[in-house]
Amino acid sequence: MSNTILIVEDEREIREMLAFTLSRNGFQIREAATAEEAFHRLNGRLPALLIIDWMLPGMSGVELARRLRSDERTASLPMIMVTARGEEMDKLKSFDSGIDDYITKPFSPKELVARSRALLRRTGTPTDGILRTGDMQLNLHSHKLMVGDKTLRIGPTEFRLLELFMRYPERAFGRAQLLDRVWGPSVYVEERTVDVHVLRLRKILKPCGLDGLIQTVRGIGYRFSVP
Amino acid sequence: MSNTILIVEDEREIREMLAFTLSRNGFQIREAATAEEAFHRLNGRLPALLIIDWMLPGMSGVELARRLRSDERTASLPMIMVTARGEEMDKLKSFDSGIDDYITKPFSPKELVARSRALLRRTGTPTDGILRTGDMQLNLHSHKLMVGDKTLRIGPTEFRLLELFMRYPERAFGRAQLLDRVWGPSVYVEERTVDVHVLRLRKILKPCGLDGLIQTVRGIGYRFSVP
DNA sequence: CGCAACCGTCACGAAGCTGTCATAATCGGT
DNA sequence: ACCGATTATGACAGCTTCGTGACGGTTGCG
Repeated sequence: MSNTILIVEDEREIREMLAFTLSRNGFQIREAATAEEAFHRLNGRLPALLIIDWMLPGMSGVELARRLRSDERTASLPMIMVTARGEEMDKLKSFDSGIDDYITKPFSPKELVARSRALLRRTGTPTDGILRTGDMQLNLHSHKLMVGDKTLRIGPTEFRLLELFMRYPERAFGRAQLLDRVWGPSVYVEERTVDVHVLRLRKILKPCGLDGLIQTVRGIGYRFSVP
Repeated sequence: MSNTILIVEDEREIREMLAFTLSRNGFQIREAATAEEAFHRLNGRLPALLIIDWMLPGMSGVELARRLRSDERTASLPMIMVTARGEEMDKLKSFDSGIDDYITKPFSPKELVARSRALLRRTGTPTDGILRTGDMQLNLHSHKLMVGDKTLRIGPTEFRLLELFMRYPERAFGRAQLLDRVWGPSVYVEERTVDVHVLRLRKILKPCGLDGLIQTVRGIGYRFSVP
């Protein structure tokens, strides 16, 4: 999830070029050749960004994008559409004024990386892989939680939970949403399990006086809020 | 729901285009191919807006709109009618079916989004998920009530009550209406219960001098009114 | 194997919320 | 000013939701 990019592209050569360029620039890469495969890849942890080819065999890139948008879980994923020529881009633009970004083949690696970074920055994902709040830092790359210069022990689940919270501060999440986005869909556990992990996360932050960042929203769930 | 749009359109292509465009612009989408399906989709949580095609197989869009208007629960739902040509639009206008806005095919995505946003703003649904009155903010996303920079404690029921009030300022609600829209249909509680929750809401707002926003309409119920 | 870390579930008590009632206060009309 | 109707308010018991410690199970590693 941290700086993972999912590339949806049927032509192997282009896909590998994209993967190569982006992984050289510090991104984790996942790949899919078709829209169906993309759905499959999105079942577990969500990537930070999608790069989708406009022309795909079977379900088109546009249709894929639309379906992802209409599912609450993937609705806010940033997407970059890759088109073959300028004319297609015009078509796309007229199709929808709100697409996140476009890039036309052929494009330079530099442009690709720049657009990816820009889009991630625009949508609130840190490009350096570190989520910050006050003097707390959650390093997505090294999987470390630091407050000031102290490193705090944190388990995998609490890490992902905190990651989601810090990614969307001030937003109230229901328990079902948290289960879906932290545990992944198609994982059945009791909703109250969320409570226990929130408790554990609070315990981790307590010694630094940083519990209270995670607030209970009665009847709803929890919220990460900076005071 | 805060920014859900229900699209009622029989032609799959057009429906998907509408869905794609709107979802790209941050709206949640629900779809129906017929008027009957639309009724079914409206059983649970109500969307913030309906987009209805004028030509539908079976019950026409106009008839659908008329029926929704005559049901108290759906009477105040904003609706946009999609028509094929200008002449039909004239016919529609003279029809006076209570439609809030019209859009004629072919239309640009930009126009669609603009009209949707405008209508939602006009009918009191915030597009950014924040209801504002003076320096009071009700953030639907974070489930927070703020006055100035102070966060006020507010329970679930009072939250929903205030949400309804702020959505329709200057409108007097009867106790039965409030019960229906805040507590939900098919929930039986004493009408006097409304009084108690209005009292509790006023108590929350009192420290900020903002009680008095909720006024008693003797013999009717209550009204949210900005002075 | 033994150990440590982590996970999910449960039970119990605390805290918060809800609906109802009794009573006081207020209003509108006479 | 009086009266009946309507609303405000405080109290309260019951219910729901949440916090928390404990426990058994699993995994991975030495």
